[in-house]
Amino acid sequence: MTGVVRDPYAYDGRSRCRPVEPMTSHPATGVGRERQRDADRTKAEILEIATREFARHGYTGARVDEIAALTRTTKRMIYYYFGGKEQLYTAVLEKAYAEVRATERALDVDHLGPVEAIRTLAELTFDHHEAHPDFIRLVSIENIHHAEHIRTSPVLASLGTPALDLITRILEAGRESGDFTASADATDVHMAISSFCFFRISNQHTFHALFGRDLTAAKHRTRHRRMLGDMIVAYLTGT
Amino acid sequence: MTGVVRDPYAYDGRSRCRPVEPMTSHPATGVGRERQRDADRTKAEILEIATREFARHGYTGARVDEIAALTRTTKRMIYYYFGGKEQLYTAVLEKAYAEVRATERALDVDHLGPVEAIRTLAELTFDHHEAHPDFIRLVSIENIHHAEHIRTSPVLASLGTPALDLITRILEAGRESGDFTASADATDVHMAISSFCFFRISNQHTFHALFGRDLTAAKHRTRHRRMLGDMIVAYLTGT
DNA sequence: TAAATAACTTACTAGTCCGTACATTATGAG
DNA sequence: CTCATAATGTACGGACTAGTAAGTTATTTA
Repeated sequence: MTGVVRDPYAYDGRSRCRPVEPMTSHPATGVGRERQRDADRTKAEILEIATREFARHGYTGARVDEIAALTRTTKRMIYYYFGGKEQLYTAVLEKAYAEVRATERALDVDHLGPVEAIRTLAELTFDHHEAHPDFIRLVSIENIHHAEHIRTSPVLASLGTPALDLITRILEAGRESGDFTASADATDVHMAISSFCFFRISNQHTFHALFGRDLTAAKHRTRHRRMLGDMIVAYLTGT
Repeated sequence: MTGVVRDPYAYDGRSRCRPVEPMTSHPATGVGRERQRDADRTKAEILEIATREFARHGYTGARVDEIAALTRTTKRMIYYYFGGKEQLYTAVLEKAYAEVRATERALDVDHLGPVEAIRTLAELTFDHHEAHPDFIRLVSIENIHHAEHIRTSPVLASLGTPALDLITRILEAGRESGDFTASADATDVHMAISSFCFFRISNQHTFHALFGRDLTAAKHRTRHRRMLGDMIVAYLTGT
């Protein structure tokens, strides 16, 4: 008799949560011993390790066995919860993007004038890329695969684009105030900012190998952060 | 008795050329029949197919068997000429970079004033990225692997940086003429230009999936090309 | 407490993939 | 023409890798 009754290979994207109790005390002892079996903890741990491994080695390069070995659980659980390597990878992407979007939603530059607002947004985008190199690697990897996992994920389709919406509002305000001369498109500006922020992380290794400059070094980071703001503002305020 | 006497797995990076005779006529017939055995043609064909396969699938994702199947020769020859998957990949990178540098060396903007010179350079860089998506994918892939193959390649270390040298000269001229106010660093400007050009190709798939915009569409390409020039010039001429 | 089921483990398999041993043939030199 | 050797083909092995079958234990629910 098999112990698993519901479809054991289905990952439905929803969390099978009990009421949140991250450190359940053991029913017998009553003291703060962790539950030996905890679906949420196990799933979270798999996702965390998988994120690192996929970011490090790419989709094909990452090994299911290795991911399993790095968790406190076994490979079988990956298939139990996620269904397979590909679905695990998709789940990793979904989680990573969800976190990014959440950060973007927290952006608040409403109290600033358009020029300072766009500069601040650019700098925060800069900082955010700096702080999440694994995410950037995942995006690079996903592009190698023609974004096929992102394209087919309903979760990712419904995340919205907080940063883009914010830029749209800033540009409108700038045009009304007369600060921004150019009739710049919000998506274009977003792309320009993203390019700069993304490249210095994503291409740091080839850049260093070819030009001998470590783009992540503090002195360059500070200068580039200002440079990005200067460049975007110069472009929008026109000449 | 083995037919191979010299080290069969060594790829020395030099070409084992006979005097160039791309279409040797058959000694017997005299008509333009290709030589059945042609080391240079075989090597070139392997490199060409390998470039495509590595660009498409990444280093780990590319299959030696598949590369061999797509050529008119066999897997054995890949090992005969290149030594292994990794050396083949390095050879692919070396060839791709050599071609890029050659294009860069052909850049000529000496007849232009600084402002038009930097704009033209930016636009040509833009066009060049547009024309070589496989190269861009290879660079992305190499960054996933921390540029370990580029770092250890003596060939790539000695290629120089024609584009960067050119920017250095343009910036000097611009400062002397007074057109460029900012004391911008040449490497920074190169990075800014590269970022923009690289990103719209490398990240086109995730960008399209998330923002619904095809960055390679003609109408956007034309606008972005101008936008890049505008942005760099605005930055350098200051506000 | 007992039954039901969710959570987890072990051991295995079928297929893939890089690399190689060995055999063979075309080609150019003398 | 003949011989040395560069160039190529065939067939296979051994390690790896995604995925699975079958069984066990903890936890919850009634």
